[in-house]
Amino acid sequence: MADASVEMALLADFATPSPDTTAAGAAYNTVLDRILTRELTPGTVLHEIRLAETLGVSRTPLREALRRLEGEGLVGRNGGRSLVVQSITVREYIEALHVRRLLESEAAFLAAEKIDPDLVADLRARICVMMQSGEPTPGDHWTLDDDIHGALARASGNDLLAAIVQALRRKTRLFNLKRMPNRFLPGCREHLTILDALDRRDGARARAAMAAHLDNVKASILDKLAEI
Amino acid sequence: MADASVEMALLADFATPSPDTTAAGAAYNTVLDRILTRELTPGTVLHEIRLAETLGVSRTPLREALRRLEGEGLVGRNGGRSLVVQSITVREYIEALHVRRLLESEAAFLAAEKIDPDLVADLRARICVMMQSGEPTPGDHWTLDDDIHGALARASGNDLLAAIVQALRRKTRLFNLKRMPNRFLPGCREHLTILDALDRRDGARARAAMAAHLDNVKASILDKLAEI
DNA sequence: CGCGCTCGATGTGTATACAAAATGAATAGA
DNA sequence: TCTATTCATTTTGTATACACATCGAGCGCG
Repeated sequence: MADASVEMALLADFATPSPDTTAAGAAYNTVLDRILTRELTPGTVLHEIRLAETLGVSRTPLREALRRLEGEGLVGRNGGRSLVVQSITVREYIEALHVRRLLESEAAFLAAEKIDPDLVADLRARICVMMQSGEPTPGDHWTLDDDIHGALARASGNDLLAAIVQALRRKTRLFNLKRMPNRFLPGCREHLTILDALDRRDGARARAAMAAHLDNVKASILDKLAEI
Repeated sequence: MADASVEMALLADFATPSPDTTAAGAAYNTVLDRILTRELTPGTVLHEIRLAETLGVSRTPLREALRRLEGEGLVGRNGGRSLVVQSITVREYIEALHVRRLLESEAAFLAAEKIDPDLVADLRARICVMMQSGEPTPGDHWTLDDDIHGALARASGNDLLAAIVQALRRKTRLFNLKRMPNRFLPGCREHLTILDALDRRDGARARAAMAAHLDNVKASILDKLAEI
């Protein structure tokens, strides 16, 4: 089964990336960023010496940064010795979607009576702009998606829930993007449906819409895999 | 809000504590154990030099162990400089219970059609033994509780869900035990109710029983706080 | 020609030494 | 007497040096 230590990291804060005033903090931020932007792809082995030279720090602070990332589950050990950027399997991805469905449905329900209408309007506007601009870059798409789900989770009022959702999204970001079916337009429509329910302060509908959204994501992933 | 990095750790594995063949691994295991057994209580400042001497290792491997624990959210920074054993507030505890209710209810539902009947019988027997032995030590109580909830979560078939539940339980273990109302006998009865439902392969009933159990825990905590 | 052994190179783990920053106390001034 | 400033001590952050393990290549032996 999955290790509890990495899950544990889900309980910490990473909204504030880290104070990059120290070499270790800077190394942490840089490596984290390179993992999330897929500059360092899953499976990549992380050579301490080379990485340290690249980042312009010595091995000591780099090692501390790597240990922290290890604690957070973004990097792991391959054969006990070498560190690699953690990869995520289809199974793990599906499991994450299952958990997210449980948590984010509840978040949508709770958010309905708390979320700031202006925030909803903002998000809706951004979705519309992106829909009219045609196919966005994966990075832009991801950012908007992240903002929508993040804002919703935070509006639940349960910080822990929001943090876990954020961590799950971060983790699943490692999933090979090429395997992702194109869900841009359907995703936008589903997001708008959720936002509509929130505007009406209709928690039950928001919950159902969120559940349906994540079910659709899961179904399209499974379809894509069935093709192959 | 809670940091995403610590939540991230929820996504890793800590079933295997760590290879203690290395000094850093041994230090990690020892410090983790001392935190969980409350030998190191929340709020305790962790002095690198003293701790290193105590553990018989140099500062370098100890620092790596501490960074990992930091990534996992069990230790945190106080004013930016000194490391402290992370404490957990009432609010965070309630939030964790809320999340656990969502996840463990589903786990109970899923476990109903998968869990090994022998395992259920085992757990039931252990509960009965403990009930007849009178008030157990907090340690024994916790171990049994952990085994029950852990077995259930694992039987869900969703490793990620199980790992998050384990991490949440680990984290909430830092909650001041003195504040915990005595829920030993009621807890046993509620656990037995859940196990009964599992034996009947009645997922819906198992889910409801788990939800009720966690609701009761939450209610008694709030009652206890209201007294004060 | 194939198998195994040894030796070298590469890389990780650990310790120590040094630098920088912060905390606290003590003293001088108001 | 209270406060502010300075200096010493303590503690953390970083770098370097060394020890050890591991992997691979080349060579010798069967």
